[in-house]
Amino acid sequence: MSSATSARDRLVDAAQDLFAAQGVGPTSPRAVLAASGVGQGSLYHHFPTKHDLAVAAVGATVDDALARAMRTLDSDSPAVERLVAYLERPREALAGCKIGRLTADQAVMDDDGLHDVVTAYFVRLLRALTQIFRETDLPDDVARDRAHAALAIIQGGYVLARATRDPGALAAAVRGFVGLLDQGPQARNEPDRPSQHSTPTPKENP
Amino acid sequence: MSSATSARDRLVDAAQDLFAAQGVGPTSPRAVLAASGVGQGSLYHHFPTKHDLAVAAVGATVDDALARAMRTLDSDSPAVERLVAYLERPREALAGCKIGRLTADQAVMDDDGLHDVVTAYFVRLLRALTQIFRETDLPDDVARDRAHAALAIIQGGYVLARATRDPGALAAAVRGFVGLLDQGPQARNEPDRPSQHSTPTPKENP
DNA sequence: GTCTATAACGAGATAGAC
DNA sequence: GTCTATCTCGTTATAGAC
Repeated sequence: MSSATSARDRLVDAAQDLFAAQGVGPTSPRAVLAASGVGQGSLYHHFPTKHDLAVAAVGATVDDALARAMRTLDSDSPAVERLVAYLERPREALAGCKIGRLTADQAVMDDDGLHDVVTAYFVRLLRALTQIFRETDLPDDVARDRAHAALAIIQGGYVLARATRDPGALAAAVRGFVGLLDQGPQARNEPDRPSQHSTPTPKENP
Repeated sequence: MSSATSARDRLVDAAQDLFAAQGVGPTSPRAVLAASGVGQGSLYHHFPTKHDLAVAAVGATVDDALARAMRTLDSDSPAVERLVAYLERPREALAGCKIGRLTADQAVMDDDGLHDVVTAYFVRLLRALTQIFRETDLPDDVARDRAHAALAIIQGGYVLARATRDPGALAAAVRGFVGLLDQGPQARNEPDRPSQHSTPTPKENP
């Protein structure tokens, strides 16, 4: 999906990049057009309105992100390891979550079709995380609360990183949360984990 | 500042409301004009550019929010109680954090003057939260990480609430986090705390 | 200081040729 | 299917009278 060939694919591809960089609202069809290199008419042939383009592009982004997240969350490691692996995945903190950021995008929140795509992303992640906490023998309601906390750490960490212009803020939030998990009833065995700010080589999404 | 009288104050007041509802980028000077009831020329007399208006309005919002937060964080209760009181403060989860949401607003991130105001808000909160964790005899770096985690819980909780259209998502994230704090070395004494989603009467900000 | 025009530009979308 | 040209409207901002 990165170097597509059809006009339609190039449009969706360009839209995904621009939406990730600036959000849906501030991205004009014209900008997508320019970035994709196709002509005016082609855009409106494939996507009669901006809404249609947005649903296609955000949908593709959600599918990608969800697939990657599930590879970590559904691995065959022990529950706690899967969880921590997910929390500590390298992320482009300063860019923000491509999907989480859309919750502040009024163009998205006001568009039911778009919002549903965003909702589905988080509902599926919460379900997977809740299941992981259940496997650690927590009652259902506690597992659900902790799943919310874990996902909030990631989304909030992105916000803090962007607010302070410090990519280490996301890493710090994750460390703070994982530290609390580790001190619990049955602690994980972990190699010594140096603290303090710094992020090595981030790459992707929640 | 709620029912101001001068044209300038009415403009700032209207801008704060609109920024909170839709963000800075999507809010036009014209909309502020209409909401405030003043004339075109008055706006541009007091605020030559949209940037000037935004700095004034966002600055006022940050000052308000910071003052309210500090009243909770600087009270004379024990450290952990202040922390939990802050985390559990009633919040309008579906509206999102008036300030945190701005980190997804490209108009804000691209404007250094505006961004600095947002940064200052989070830096001050992180400092206060770190101090609280220090008072619980944690090493400085751990205290700092937990402060990041605590603030991320709030900001991430807002994101989850908006994404799922469920105000209970923020409350759930807070419960999940506080539950981890409670299970720690020296647990808090607390009345029985029923779990499950539901938010009674929200009101304000982080 | 505050007002009513109005200029200059970009947004979203359409028309119609190829 | 893809293109260029064009329409309409809202945005940011300025001009200049009161």
